[in-house]
Amino acid sequence: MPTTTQDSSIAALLRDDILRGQYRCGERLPSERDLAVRFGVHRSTVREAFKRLEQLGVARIAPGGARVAPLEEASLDIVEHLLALDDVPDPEIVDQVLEALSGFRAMAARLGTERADAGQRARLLEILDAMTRSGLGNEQYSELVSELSDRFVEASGNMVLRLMGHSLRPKLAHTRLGYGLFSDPPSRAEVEKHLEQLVRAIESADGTLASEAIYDLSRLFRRSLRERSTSAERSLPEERALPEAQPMADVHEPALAAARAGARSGRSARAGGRS
Amino acid sequence: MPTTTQDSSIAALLRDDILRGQYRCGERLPSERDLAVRFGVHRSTVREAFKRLEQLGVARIAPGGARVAPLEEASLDIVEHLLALDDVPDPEIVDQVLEALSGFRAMAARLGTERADAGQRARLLEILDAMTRSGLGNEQYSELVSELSDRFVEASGNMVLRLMGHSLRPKLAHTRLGYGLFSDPPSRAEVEKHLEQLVRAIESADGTLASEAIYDLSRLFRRSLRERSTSAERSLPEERALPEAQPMADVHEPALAAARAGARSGRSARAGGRS
DNA sequence: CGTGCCACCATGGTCCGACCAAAACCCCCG
DNA sequence: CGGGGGTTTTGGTCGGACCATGGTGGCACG
Repeated sequence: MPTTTQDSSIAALLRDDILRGQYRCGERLPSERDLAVRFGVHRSTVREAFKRLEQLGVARIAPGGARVAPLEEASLDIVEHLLALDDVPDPEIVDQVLEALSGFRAMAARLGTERADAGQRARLLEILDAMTRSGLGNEQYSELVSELSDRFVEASGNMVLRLMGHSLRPKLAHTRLGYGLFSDPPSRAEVEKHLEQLVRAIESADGTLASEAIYDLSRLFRRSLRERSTSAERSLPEERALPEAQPMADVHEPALAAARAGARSGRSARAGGRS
Repeated sequence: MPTTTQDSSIAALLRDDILRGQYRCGERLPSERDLAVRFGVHRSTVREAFKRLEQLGVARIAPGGARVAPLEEASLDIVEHLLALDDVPDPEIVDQVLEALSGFRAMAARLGTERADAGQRARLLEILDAMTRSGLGNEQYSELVSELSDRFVEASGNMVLRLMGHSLRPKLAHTRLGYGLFSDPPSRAEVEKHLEQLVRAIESADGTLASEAIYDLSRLFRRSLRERSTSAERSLPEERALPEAQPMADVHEPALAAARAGARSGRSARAGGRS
């Protein structure tokens, strides 16, 4: 049992506050001394929490006061905490994570397919074979997808992929919205089409083909999931085809809103490129 | 001038030691008290450094002693420090980063292309136009590639991509081996072929095509770079087509070796899957 | 009344020393 | 040779203290 220390609890609290948008970017957060009395701990404890926040990239601490850092400086690691912010995570965030996950897996599939040795290839095909077996629950199915993804990463031999992977991969399992909970799974025929494509890709070491297969496959499930969550959470029938036209009349979470706005438009702020 | 604090210096020192493989995974690193006297600072300063290391995912600190964490727990953020470990970074690492970067950019291109609005599309084409201009140094060229990549990320509207991006993107600029220093750049014709493909992809909002174009383009440069660095640093003529057959008779850096081995084979260690 | 300078205060960075609980270690006993 | 219990070490936290710096308000001057 990993007894959670006070400093990490405090760090988690502050981190979530920041991610939730309690403090706007650039805003000063309370002084170490203030927080120390507020939390009833010694200042050095708060201090350690601050160091974590800084390393996470969500805060910048400097004489004069610690300030909330812009999202550009945050670590990829914040993704998991974004998902864990609320009991039922923001569907928008979930969707973005799934989208990135699809892309990541496509990348892994490409590199893994190109590099896999015979044994790895066999293992990959084995998993794919298991996936085509009928009677698989969504749970086991997504388990296999994860497994497959891991094997691709492994076969790619690329450590950077590995690192990206475990900042992304398991984080959805925590949430109620992880893979495996859609009421309207994609059609079996469609899935199998992509699976077959993937088999061919692996057998011929065609990275591009594998990449496409995985991406399309992921997209199928992602779409099911999105439809489910959006219909459950709210009711926006439009297919988000026009991102910037979206009302964005959201609930709370200014940080996320800012993140989206930043990721979406962003350019207007710093229009003139360099050079 | 960001005056670097003692705790961050110490954290950096320890981090580099760990990444360099001075301590094997799981090994205990010196106690806070030891390090305090060794560095001539107070224990609490070392302590803050430790918190950073833990947040970075390179160390796990617990009563009884802090231990080096397995690579699986490390943050993507260590990549930049891996590149900065030596004056001339390990070509293997550089190659892996470039490879991941290619994949990432391909992903960004796909999502960005699919989602870009008219303005973003115009901006993308603008950059591509600049890239086809003759007389560009490799420096400016890679600058444009970066810019293009950023715009894709922006157009994708995906915050996760954004986060991944700035853990990956600028880190090569520090090194002597960044894009732009190859003596044998890819042929102009080949490059332009992909650029044209990319233009078509953007105009038709074809994510897959864009992804391919970017990936192939990146690969061109990556190959030139790899050839250059390998010929300069050492002499291994083989094209690394057989990863596991590679002698791996490297110099030092057990951590990286472990990373590679882990990412490459890995499976044998934990053979039996779950479920 | 407006403006610029300066002292003051809050803040982070670091240090000292101390206590506790748990893990690690070691030696002695069976 | 193995196991058990006590000792040592280690991290977690605390209280307080000093310093340099940056922010801020007030005071004197124009």
